[in-house]
Amino acid sequence: MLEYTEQMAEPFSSAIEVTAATTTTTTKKNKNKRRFSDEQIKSLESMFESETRLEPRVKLQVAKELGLQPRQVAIWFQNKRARWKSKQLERDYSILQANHDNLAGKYESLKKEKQALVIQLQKLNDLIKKPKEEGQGSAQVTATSCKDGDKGETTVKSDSSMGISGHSLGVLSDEDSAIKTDYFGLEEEHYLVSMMDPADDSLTSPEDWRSFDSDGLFDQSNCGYPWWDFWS
DNA sequence: CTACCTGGAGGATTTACCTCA
DNA sequence: TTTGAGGTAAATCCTCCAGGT
Repeated sequence: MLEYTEQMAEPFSSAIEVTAATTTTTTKKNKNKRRFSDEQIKSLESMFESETRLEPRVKLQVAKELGLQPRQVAIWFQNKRARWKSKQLERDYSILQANHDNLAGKYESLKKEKQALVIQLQKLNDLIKKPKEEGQGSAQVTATSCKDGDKGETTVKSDSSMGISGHSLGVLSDEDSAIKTDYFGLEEEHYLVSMMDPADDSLTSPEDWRSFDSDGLFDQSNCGYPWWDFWS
């Protein structure tokens, strides 16, 4: 920012002279262009802070008070609005850039965290599977009925000997309980395994997740999927 | 020092568009 | 509906000045 010096002010005793020089001819239109005084700028700045546009009546009054032409005041406000706007854009850009960098950092750390959890999950799955394979042998027959998204009670059919016993009443027989335990044991395993699969590819590229509102990112209310399924 | 060059700041102009009487 | 005046934003011009070489 340039400072208005006495040296600059010296050749022109008043802004009115400047104006007169700038408006009389076209060839010399900018010959005597000089900056406004500190006082004039200060006054214009404070007016701009309270109101970015001037009513014609106020403009005339301000021009009179500052010894400027109303046209000069109007032009000063025009330039001020334009240049303020462009600086504001720069500020907004900086803020967005900082937010983006921050979000990208969070994304990367969550990605790593998820990766570590997946590995841990795989190890746990292996631990769960081993004892089953060793101890149960052919007991996995019922596992074939466990399809994606199926719920236990609707897929476990009772055989003819059971009739409409416990199922329709919502009461579990001992056999049912056994089946259910087995079933849910398997379902849990299935569930755990399913967590390994990417449920949604919509957020796998920065282009996609960048469009997301970061505030909603950690909202766990979208039930049904574990939150880490969004981060593959 | 002095001269020259260059980039930024800021006052002013031009142009296109909008609103309103 | 048309028209002219007045206002604005955006782009640009033009001058001045500080700082580097």
